[in-house]
Amino acid sequence: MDRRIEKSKQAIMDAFTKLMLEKDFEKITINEIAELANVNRGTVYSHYVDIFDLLNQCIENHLNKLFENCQPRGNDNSISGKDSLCKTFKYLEQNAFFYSKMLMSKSITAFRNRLHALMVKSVEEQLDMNGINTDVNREIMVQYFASATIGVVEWWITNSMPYSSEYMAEQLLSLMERYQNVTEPLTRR
Amino acid sequence: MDRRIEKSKQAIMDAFTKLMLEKDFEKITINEIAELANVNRGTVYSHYVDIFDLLNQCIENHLNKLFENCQPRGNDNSISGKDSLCKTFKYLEQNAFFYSKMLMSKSITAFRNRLHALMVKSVEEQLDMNGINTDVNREIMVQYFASATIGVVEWWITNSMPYSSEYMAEQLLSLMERYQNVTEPLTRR
DNA sequence: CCACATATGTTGATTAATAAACAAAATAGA
DNA sequence: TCTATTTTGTTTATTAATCAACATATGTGG
Repeated sequence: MDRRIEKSKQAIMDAFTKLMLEKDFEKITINEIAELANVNRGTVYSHYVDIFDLLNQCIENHLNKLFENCQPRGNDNSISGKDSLCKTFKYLEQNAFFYSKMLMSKSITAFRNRLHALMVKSVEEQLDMNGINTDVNREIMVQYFASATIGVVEWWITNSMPYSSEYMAEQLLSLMERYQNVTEPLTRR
Repeated sequence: MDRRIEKSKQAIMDAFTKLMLEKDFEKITINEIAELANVNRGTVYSHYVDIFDLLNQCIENHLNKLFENCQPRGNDNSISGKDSLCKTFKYLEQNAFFYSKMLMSKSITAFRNRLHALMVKSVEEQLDMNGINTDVNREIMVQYFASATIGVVEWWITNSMPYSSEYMAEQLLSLMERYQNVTEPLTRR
């Protein structure tokens, strides 16, 4: 692919993310973004239809990074569910500024929605019903686990991460193991 | 000016400077530069005729920054010769890696030559002969001061800056004041 | 409410950057 | 020394980015 496209999109995304961290989304203008990205305004429009498209792609990029980051590395299963979960919380910790902004913003519902959707999908893929009391509806259980996990993460982030990432990983794993089924709720297959 | 040109040239210069710091000049290839700058090889050739041209423009940029940095700020003469000189040594300190590479390189004579030429020009502009014993040839005196100053700076840089920048500024100023004429040898008018 | 500024989205002509291919020169490496 | 590989410098067609100029929309302060 033409490297100009990658460079321009990267510059625009970086500028947008930077602005997101220092002011409210509603106050951000395309002009500002183009200026900070050192790119012609028209270039922004050639890659994104409008600022909402930009926001959505920004969310998508960050969430992709989040879920990629949670994949147990290597095919040899060398990294356990615990380590994987620990890495996830560490990643969240490092990007806490961004995620808390996203979670606390009143105008941005797209982030929460997308996060929830991805979490549901992930849990759906991971949830093993073997040995589970069969009078529990799987669909409902998926929603249950997804919301539970997001709730913990959201609380942790928006409350300035009162516990260490290791401790959080332990606690969440312990909660999940009570059902002995979902060991890597944040990972995809 | 078209911002694409500025961006490309900057990326190429940055890549080149970076490579200069980690390997010998003779080992640096245009391919490497283009790759590190994330720019097409042809783009390098559209701005620089060859790697020597690139080197010369690199030297020119750095020396311009050096001499710019030494200008007494503001029209109100708020910064004295001493402060100005002190700033100069601080700047050299911060960029010591680059300057020592340039001064120690056996293959690069262009840097020393250019530095010397700029220094001579600067001293020529600054040297006030009033009160100087008139049997001293001004031309020779310029050469004398220029070489003296460069010698001190070169020794300081190549010997890993054994004294603080403040101390060096004091010492050099003290040496210059013995002639009570050259107070800002590194500045241009 | 109105004037004025700023932001949005679109257009068209122009230019710089790109990829790909090439021959020639330089540089290992065996 | 001969061979293979890399680097150099140039060319060509293509494409993305640029600037400038629009009309329209959205605020904002007086």
